[in-house]
Amino acid sequence: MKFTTSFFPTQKELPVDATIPSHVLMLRAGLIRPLAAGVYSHLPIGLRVMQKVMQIIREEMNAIGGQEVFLPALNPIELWQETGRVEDFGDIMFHVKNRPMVLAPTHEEVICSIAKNFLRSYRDMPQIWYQIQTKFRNEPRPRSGVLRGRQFLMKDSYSMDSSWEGLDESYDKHAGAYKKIFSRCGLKFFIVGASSGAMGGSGSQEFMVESASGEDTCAVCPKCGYAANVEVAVSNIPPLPRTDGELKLEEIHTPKVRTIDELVEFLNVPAEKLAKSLVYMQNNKIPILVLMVGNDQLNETKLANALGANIRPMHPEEIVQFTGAHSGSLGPIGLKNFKIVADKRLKDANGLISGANKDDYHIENIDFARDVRLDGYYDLREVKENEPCVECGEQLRVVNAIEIGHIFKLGTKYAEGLKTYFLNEKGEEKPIIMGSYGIGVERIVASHIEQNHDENGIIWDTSIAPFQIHLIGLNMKNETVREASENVYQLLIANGYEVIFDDRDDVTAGFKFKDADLLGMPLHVIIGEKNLSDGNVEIKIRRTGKRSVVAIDDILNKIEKLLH
RNA sequence: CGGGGCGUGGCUCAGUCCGGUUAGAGCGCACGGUUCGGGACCGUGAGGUCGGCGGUUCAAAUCCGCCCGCCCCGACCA
Repeated sequence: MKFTTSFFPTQKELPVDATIPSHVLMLRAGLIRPLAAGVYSHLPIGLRVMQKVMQIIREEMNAIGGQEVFLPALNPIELWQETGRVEDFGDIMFHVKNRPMVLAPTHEEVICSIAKNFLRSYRDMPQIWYQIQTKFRNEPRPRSGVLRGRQFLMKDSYSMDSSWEGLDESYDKHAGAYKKIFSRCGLKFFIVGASSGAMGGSGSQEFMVESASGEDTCAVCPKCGYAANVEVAVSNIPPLPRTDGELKLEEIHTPKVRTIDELVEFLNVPAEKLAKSLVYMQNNKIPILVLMVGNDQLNETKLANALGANIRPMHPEEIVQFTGAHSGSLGPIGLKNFKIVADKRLKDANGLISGANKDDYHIENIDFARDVRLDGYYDLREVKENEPCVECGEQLRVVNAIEIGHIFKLGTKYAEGLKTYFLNEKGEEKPIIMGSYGIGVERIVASHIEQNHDENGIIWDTSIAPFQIHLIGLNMKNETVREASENVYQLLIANGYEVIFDDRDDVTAGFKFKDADLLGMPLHVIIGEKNLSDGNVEIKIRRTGKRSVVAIDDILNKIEKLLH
């Protein structure tokens, strides 16, 4: 496609509203335009990338027997009331004002409504149906460009099986397909076990791309491949040892000492001698004391999962009301009406110091086995960088990551809610066993840019590049250059290449080079007067910056080699 | 929803504190000319209800109130 007759709105100035690389580059390279918070238009180049990604997805989904469907985004709210997910989604779901309808944030309900009428027998299964469609979610805070939008393109597939073994098989097929899809899209990714959360079901895994711009945090082992979301990750950090001697509880005066670091300094003891106290409210009514070792960080998701409840940090007024002291002087000794839980590292430890529930006082020689009435030890701490891997002992890395895919074994939750039954071999009525498997299409594009860019712009992998070749005619007012460029353009497209041709005659060479680097096609073919006078053109590899001068007659050979 | 920031030509911003010619700059755009291998230059020109509504005032981009929108941090995130 030619620049002069196309819509390729690049911009050199930094967009003020974008902060992360992929967002900045998608705007500058003219892939997207914002319309409202979390809502983007996809312009020609951006759409081409999305289409490349979708094509890869389709090929791999079809390869595991998936069948593409196209489902309504507009759903009767009644359908969602049947599964109780109107409440589950709450404000996340968009509601239509002048009809009892909602905009679908996902499509389990619609799939079931179809399946219940047509999958009546075990002989009708297994089935895999997938869609690549816009989903709507009223995110409280859209952010990071296309990474968290209110309207986004998602590949969702749904497996329907008549047995649990069948579900395992469908799930494994998807896991395999996902690895191929993300690899083909040129992404470096890893897979983590995840909790199935409100989707319910028996198992789930997330496909993650490491990125400073990611919203998730994962612990990954560089040696054995252990990887887990910090919401579930564990490390091999040892529990606290018991020390000899039976020392009595003693109150110590600690004026104005509130933080663990201040205590370490004031008492001149290691942080591992301190039991940090955090206070939460469970379901808004039960006060919870959480004890952690020294400066171990509490992971609130782990706490919520351990308690099986909603939790929130206690407000300062509540802390005083329930404990009689302020944050910084709290501890397990003498605390009444609290549910007390502790991190596993504290199990049966002794010789510890914690707050006295009296401002400016702490208590020493606390023995968890002797002095503390505990409601349980749980894994509550967040894994930190460089802690030993549970699998192999290697130092763990803790990284931010973008979730690009998530696969769930749903089981029978939706089928039961929507009365989606079939008859098994014995003629018994059973709920269909489902799985659901999502991929964020925009997230693949943004992740790819996050992983593949430099200070000049995007560096596309050939597999999803909007064009393979960026052809530059340097001085298009020079008749020789114009003619040669046009000929090369025709030659390349005649040979099946996707070419973007900068045929503008009103910008300078430097301007074109900058645009080419920004747009990031894998190969740049540069046609200028000097090389042309020797019958040559220049080919630049965007990723390496490496240039070579080749004879015009040899272009096709050279390009073929460089692209594969 | 809490905290912070911002809203002035297509883009990036100045001007707002301390009200007062005809609201500016750079980039982009149009026309003419010179350039032509790393975001060229000269000249001419078009383009703005200063986010919206209301108020104060002789006078509002500027002060006050309400509202809307966008970005960032947090909460939230099947």
